[in-house]
Amino acid sequence: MNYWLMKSEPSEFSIDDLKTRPKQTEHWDGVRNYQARNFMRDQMQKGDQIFFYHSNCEEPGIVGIAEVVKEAYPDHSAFDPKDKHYDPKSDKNNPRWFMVDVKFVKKFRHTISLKDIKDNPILSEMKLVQKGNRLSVLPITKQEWSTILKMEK
DNA sequence: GCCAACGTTGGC
DNA sequence: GCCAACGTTGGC
Repeated sequence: MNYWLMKSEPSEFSIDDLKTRPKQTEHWDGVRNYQARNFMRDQMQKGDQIFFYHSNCEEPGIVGIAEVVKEAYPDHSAFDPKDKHYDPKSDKNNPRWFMVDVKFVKKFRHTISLKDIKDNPILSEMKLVQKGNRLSVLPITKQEWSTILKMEK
């Protein structure tokens, strides 16, 4: 089992949106970065645990947990000219972009803010806090996972 | 809204 | 293959 962090702008799609979806499940479309895609396509497995991160908002940070319920399959939003994430270079016969389905697990009682994470010396190696990392999908180590879980308590 | 730190594109 | 121009991300 692997651990991940996935970013979303709450004004676009928040953890509350995930919670209120049918079956509390939604496909994670719109990833248009090769490195992030590769993580989803090549490494994500059913049952993997995900930190749900709110970016570009008042208090950026981890707001809860989700879980991979369906492994990578072609991101159909890339084929739709009307879609915000349309990519004319993605061919249905040779899709460029992939997505997974994620399911709501829990929402934290309070956000573990980016500041909290930066202030914790144990987490200084996290990809999230390293300079210039803008990846929207990134791996989390088991140690980082459990450290952050303890911070919620 | 600003802007640093990227990633991508495309001319050459 | 180089690199300037451009677009995006995301904290602040």
